[in-house]
Amino acid sequence: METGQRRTPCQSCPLRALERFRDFTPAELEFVARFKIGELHLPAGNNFLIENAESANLYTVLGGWAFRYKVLQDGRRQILNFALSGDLVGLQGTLMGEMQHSVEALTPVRLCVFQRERILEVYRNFPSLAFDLTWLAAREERMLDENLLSVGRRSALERAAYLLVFLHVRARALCPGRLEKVFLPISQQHVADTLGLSIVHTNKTLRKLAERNLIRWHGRSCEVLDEDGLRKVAGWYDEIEMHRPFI
Amino acid sequence: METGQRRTPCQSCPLRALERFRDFTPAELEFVARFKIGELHLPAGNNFLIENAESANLYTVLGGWAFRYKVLQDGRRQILNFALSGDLVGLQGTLMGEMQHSVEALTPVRLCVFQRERILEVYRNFPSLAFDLTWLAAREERMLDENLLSVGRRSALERAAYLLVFLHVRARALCPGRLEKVFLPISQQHVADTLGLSIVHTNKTLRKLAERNLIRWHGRSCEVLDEDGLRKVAGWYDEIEMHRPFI
DNA sequence: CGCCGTATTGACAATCCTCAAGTAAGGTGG
DNA sequence: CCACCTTACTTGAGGATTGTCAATACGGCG
Repeated sequence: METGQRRTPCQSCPLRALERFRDFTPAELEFVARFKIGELHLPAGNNFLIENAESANLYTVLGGWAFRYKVLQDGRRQILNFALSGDLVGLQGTLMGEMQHSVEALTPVRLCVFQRERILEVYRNFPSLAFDLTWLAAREERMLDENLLSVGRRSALERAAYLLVFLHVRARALCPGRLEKVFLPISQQHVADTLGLSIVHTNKTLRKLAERNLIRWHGRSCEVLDEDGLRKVAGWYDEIEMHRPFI
Repeated sequence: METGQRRTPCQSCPLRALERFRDFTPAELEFVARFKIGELHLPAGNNFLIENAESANLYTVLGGWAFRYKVLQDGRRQILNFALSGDLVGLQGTLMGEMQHSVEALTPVRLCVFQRERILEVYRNFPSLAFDLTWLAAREERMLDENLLSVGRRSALERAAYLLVFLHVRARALCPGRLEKVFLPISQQHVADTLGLSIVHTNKTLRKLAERNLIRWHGRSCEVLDEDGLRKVAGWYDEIEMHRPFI
């Protein structure tokens, strides 16, 4: 685990360049730059937030992938959602004191670290950023709603297709320049734990998608060959996503 | 549908009397009283927020039960969560323009109506209330996390027991005075759609709980006879809930 | 009384899980 | 360079869970 001083000044934040993210005013930018107390570079597999622990900090993913999950006593694991660049992680713990889920780095990950104690300053001094915090929480809720619909009511095949489109859309939005293939850095075990399926049945389901030439699997990563085909299987209906905020 | 002028002044809000809710400062109270533009009394079954519609307003449940849900094209329905007194409904639509789920009154319901356009005033003028909005969003997320864990990884019996304890705890918290029985105003169809099970299998599962004298079913409502027994079946671990905010 | 919504039950089928064994790719030490 | 790990993906067989279909019971209500 490598912790360190600020590496990426907010003023030249690479995320800001992406069309997807909203612009900051100079004052907002300056505030956020002071709000950020450091940067954390972690290897894949690191659990940087742990259930039942007081969460010391709030993080924004600056690069890499992570996932939120919960486990039952006997080890059954449910992945709740994934966090990609620009996503906020640890807000629940920041607001309510104790984490009720864990977060693990899926790939090597770079995190902006914000101090928990200073969250109130955001509300007192920057209403627009406070609004963005609520917006991000509402967006997370929306993703969870959709995921719950999947796990509760979609068939295994629909579920798998839906998840892959979902992740593919989110991943593509972060690398707008290159039109080359996007690989999703997940194993079949991650898919299983996200969809609430066993690893064996997940494998057989993904196999069907591969046989239809919709995806291809390469060890710990998934290549999406035909997003539209997956959408059909998933019953995906598009939604417009506007410029999103981030902190 | 009965819509009307203000019936319950915020100053004498019945929820405020409950130990569970945090106190407002006089200034906050006055602001909220002006922020509330009316009150809506709706019969059971009324869908007062609808997926894909622009949501005109933001609501707080003042009395009664409602539930959030989504449906797939072919009619499969997933209930996402329930809303009881003090719960905020419609925030997603308020912040992001369009609802991506519907909300239906489960019992006759009384709603405080807040004007969507004025949400920014909260952020500009009352940081403490803005914080509460984020807090409520994070709380909803937390409940969804737990529900997703249930649907994804718990067995039918565990799931059912968990849901009933969850609802019983929430319902009991709202009527602290009376120690009499609390009835959950749901049908087995609601349970099925919450747990992602078929109605038949739900019935058989609930039957098992009834045979163990943990619950009793009365038409459209469920009586919890033995909460501790249910907790054991569910694998429930307690969490501390502090004084919660509400708007 | 008959109608309707809800709960209940049995029989059978589909989905999904577990167990078990195998393959393929990559890394490591000799 | 090869033997030998480890990790992850595959596949088949059999069993448990859950779904579908169909019929019945029961109570409230016009």
